[in-house]
Amino acid sequence: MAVTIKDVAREAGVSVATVSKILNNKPYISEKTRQHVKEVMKQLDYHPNAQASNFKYKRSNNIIFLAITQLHTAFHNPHMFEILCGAESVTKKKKYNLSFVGVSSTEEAYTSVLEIVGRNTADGILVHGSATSRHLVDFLVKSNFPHIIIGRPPFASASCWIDINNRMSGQMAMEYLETCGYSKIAFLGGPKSDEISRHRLQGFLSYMNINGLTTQEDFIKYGEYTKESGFTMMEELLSYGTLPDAVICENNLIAMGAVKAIENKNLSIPKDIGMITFDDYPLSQLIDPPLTVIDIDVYEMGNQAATILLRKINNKNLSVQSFVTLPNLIVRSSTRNPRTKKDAL
Amino acid sequence: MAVTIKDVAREAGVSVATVSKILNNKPYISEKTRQHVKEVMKQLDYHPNAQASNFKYKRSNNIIFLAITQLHTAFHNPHMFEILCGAESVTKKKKYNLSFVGVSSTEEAYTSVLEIVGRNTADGILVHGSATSRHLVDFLVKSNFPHIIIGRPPFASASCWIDINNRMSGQMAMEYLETCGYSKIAFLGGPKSDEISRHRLQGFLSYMNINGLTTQEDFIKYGEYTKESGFTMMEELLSYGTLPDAVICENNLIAMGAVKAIENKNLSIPKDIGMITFDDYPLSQLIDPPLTVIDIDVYEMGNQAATILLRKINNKNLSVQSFVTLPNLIVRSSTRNPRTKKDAL
DNA sequence: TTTTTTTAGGTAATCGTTATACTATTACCT
DNA sequence: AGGTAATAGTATAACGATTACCTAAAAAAA
Repeated sequence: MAVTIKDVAREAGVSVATVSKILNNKPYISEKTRQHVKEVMKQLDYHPNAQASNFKYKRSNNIIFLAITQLHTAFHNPHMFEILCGAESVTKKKKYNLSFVGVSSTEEAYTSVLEIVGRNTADGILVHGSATSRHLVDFLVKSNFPHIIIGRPPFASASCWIDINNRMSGQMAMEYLETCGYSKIAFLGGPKSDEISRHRLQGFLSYMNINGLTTQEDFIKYGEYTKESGFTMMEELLSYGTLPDAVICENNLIAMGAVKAIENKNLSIPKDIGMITFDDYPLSQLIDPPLTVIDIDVYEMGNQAATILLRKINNKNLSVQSFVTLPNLIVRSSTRNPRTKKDAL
Repeated sequence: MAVTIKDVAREAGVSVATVSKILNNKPYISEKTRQHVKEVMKQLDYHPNAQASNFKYKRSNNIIFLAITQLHTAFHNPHMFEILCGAESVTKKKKYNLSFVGVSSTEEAYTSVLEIVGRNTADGILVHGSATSRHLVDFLVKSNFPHIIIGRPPFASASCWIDINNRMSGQMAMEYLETCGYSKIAFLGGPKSDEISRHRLQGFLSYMNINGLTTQEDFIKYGEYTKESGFTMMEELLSYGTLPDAVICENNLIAMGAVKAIENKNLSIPKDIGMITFDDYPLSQLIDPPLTVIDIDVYEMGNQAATILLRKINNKNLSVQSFVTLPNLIVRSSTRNPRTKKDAL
């Protein structure tokens, strides 16, 4: 049915070897035959069969993006699709296929990887952090299968990973608040056990430490990643004798709740209380006031992850290099204007 | 390096043909040898090479999900990832790979498809509606390449498509408002040229028509899919002598703006004015009040699209069947309680 | 001019799996 | 018993592209 290399060879009056050499830009073919064969290819509308080629090359030309997707929690991970798109943009450029595999548990992730590696269905794999387990990572390392972990797991010492610098995010949040002249800062975090939350808090505290600033201990609160939790945490803060003049919310939902609590007290943002949060979700700019945010360019992160993976695939004994994506500040209306030199005097 | 069917055959003392038959559950193999060979497979940790198998079968075992992704417009299409996940869940079950291809224009979509079909890199393709052009669809039809279009394009008469029933959504919105006892209904739409908007409006009007209801002409407005546009449209409505007692907002952002305008006038939702909108975005339940919504189960839609595609792949001359996904109502607090029988008396 | 090197191209094996065609054995009927 | 049919298994040719290894001619070097 489809036209093969044999058809081209016959039609052009050369051997299949010659056609193949022309296909792969190999030398020792005269310009004349090269042109002629190419002409025939065009005439016959010949496209080399990718299956056959990959099979011969013992590769699949396929990259897997493996992630845990819990439906209806999309809000908690709206970044995933953007990372995927980022990765896809580089795999496409390098003529690789990017397959999406969604699993619903780390066990399922593990069995998927077993299948992928065993059956050679991919040349490499991008594992979204939430899908990893020690089991899985150990297997990938043992199999010497090219992989990158997006979001650093605590046990992946022999793997490449790429992660967000959450500590730095915390620092930047505090740094910007200071620039704006806020000094009594509160921190509304997620669950105490959550690593991201912990790192952001650490960054916040370390910045304070380094710059000789302090805060009240009861200005630091832990809760859930929900609007309700943000509301109650903020209400509590507002019940104190001394109020904070700015609050770092670890999450957009917490921020939303906090905004409501502040409005309820007839206080104004950013005049009475400044607010800064993390991750630029659509929400951030839609709520009132639009929130100043420390964001991560996750598309870029996907880009980078895929780039390193492809490098690993083409050079299996590349040394382990891991990367950290830097946050950046998006200023909106929940913080007052930074103090100019004049103000500072 | 990797263990092949030959290794298994040698180790088990049978021919490769026998091993292959066992692998594919073919008959005429004694239970004894079957068990023995399976034992050897396990011992050697043998996994059939997918590349080779697919090559022999002249298939790729790969499905493409093709979509236009404009970064930073994710909010306008948060459904895409869910459709993808829905499709993936069925392809996985049927042992197919699902590749994601993101393009940034319909031209790029076309060249991608040319490559995919020509090089046999996929057995079928799911085209997200926004990526289609007449050009592309014609090519797929002419090539007799299995494909499903998600979101019905006006020119795909020879293709399977699967779409949302936007007219029905409009009807359902109105039907529910009537159930709640609202009678003076306004409609805040997107751009007049937008097909989705038009269909929803048509559904709304046709329900009214059928049930002998009417509305003022100036209760129907067209604007942009933004919060600002929603705000100004609603403000205008509220400047009239007779106010609507419910409003259908064609979009979450429009609804957000409208909510603000209503609040500004110190009117209450749902007591003074009821509100209903379309598509259940995270936003819908987060804003105040949480919005009653006519939603589409897009995950299910992805499921269905993939299911039909796989059916097409396995039976190329299946007749063209297209599908419409039905909307469903999610009741929240922006509408008052439906009237019971007693109220109606 | 002869020898060597380079260029141009062909031959045939190969990748791992499957399918077709075959042989050999056993079971089943009259 | 003799013949047919079913069962169990083997040998081998594909699938389409690539490549190592040839050969022959042309070009360069001696």
